[in-house]
Amino acid sequence: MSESTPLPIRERTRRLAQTELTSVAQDLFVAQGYDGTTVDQIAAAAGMSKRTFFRYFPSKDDLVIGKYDLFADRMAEALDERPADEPIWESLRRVFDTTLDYVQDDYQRARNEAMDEIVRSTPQLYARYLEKMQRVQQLLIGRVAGRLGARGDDPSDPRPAAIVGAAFACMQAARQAWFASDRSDTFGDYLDVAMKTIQLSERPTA
Amino acid sequence: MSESTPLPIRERTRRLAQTELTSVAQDLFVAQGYDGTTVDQIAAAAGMSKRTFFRYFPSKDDLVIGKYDLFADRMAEALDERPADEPIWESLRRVFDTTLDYVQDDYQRARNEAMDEIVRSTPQLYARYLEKMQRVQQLLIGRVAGRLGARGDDPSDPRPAAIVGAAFACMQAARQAWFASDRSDTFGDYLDVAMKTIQLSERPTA
DNA sequence: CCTTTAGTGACACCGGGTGTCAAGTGTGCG
DNA sequence: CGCACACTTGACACCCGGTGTCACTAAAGG
Repeated sequence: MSESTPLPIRERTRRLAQTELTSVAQDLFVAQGYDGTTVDQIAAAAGMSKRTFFRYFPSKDDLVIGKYDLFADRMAEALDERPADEPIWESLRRVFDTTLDYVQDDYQRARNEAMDEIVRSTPQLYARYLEKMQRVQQLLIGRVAGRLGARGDDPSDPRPAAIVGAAFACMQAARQAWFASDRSDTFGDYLDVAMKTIQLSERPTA
Repeated sequence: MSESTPLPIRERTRRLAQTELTSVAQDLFVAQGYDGTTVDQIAAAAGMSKRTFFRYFPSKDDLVIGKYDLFADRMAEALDERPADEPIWESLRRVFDTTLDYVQDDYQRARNEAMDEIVRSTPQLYARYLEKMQRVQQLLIGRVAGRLGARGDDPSDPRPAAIVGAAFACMQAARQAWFASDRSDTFGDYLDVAMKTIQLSERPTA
């Protein structure tokens, strides 16, 4: 019983070290750019060796885009919580609201936007970001397939992937448009516009 | 006039060297995997040094995914050739037919499929593939925006990106489904199914 | 107090990628 | 013919991201 927190004790310091590294790295990235910053510099700035850095992050990339892994589970949960009889397109729109909370988080919003800018302007990171999003989609595709009826879980049915992919395309489009806008409208507004330009066909029922 | 081919002379040997490298590399990749094959091995197998390899390809990745650059221009041209009054969704569907010709190309089809498999199974390459596709989409988005009327070229209008992104999502979905299928239907059939599940809203005309 | 165990740093190493330089291979021109 | 020039190549050294190894330290636990 005395060992009610056998893992947290070590795990918590681990998290602290990770956030510390992330914080230090962000400053260096905005000052020197992503490619212009070496792992040695980040590690040194955090008072540790390169080798130790790689014990906290599997790669330099993961320090930046690792946080997107949380999205996957959060979105999957959010989708599960939608009523089963709700139109899929509407459910997906609501799932994206989960993202908005993250954007809304204000005391770190400037920092997050700076990191997003780095991801967008660094091809290598952007590529990995897209791949992560693709993985998130995979999680949702399975659930959407379940709602599509009997043929749903057939991997050779392209419809679930098409629907989820289209929804993410709308999110991506809204994201890009919102960044290019004067921010007088909310991201949610852009998301609505984007997703309203697309409709799902009446299900062939067959 | 006698110098009617001043650049081709060198450029042609360059192309030859590139295709030779690509061919050799493909064999090594299928035998040892992508990560298990070093640039030194590829270069040696083609009878050159590592340094020379990087004069023909900017990176190891580009040897594999470089060919996708051709897609961008081909698709853009294909879209330009569609009648201006054709529904955009239909135009995009026809543009994807351009891809089919490539798949149809038979005397190298097995080889191409093997490379596609490598791209799909190597996260690093898959990420770069997605990024390339994103760039292709950018080319098409501009053109689609032009067709959408006055607000079309406004970068803060998410609709063009949403439409193009959705179309590519369908292509991706069809691709994945077709690979998982028994190939009794054509890829075009899957593309039709995927794209028919999605409709564009009536333009708000505003 | 002593043993075990996790975390760490130092070091060597690998592979992708680049800069540099010197040697080779033409190609044109005097 | 021979020289000069541009271009290509190979060899070498180097940087950086990432990994395996090992010895050290410090805390947990008997």
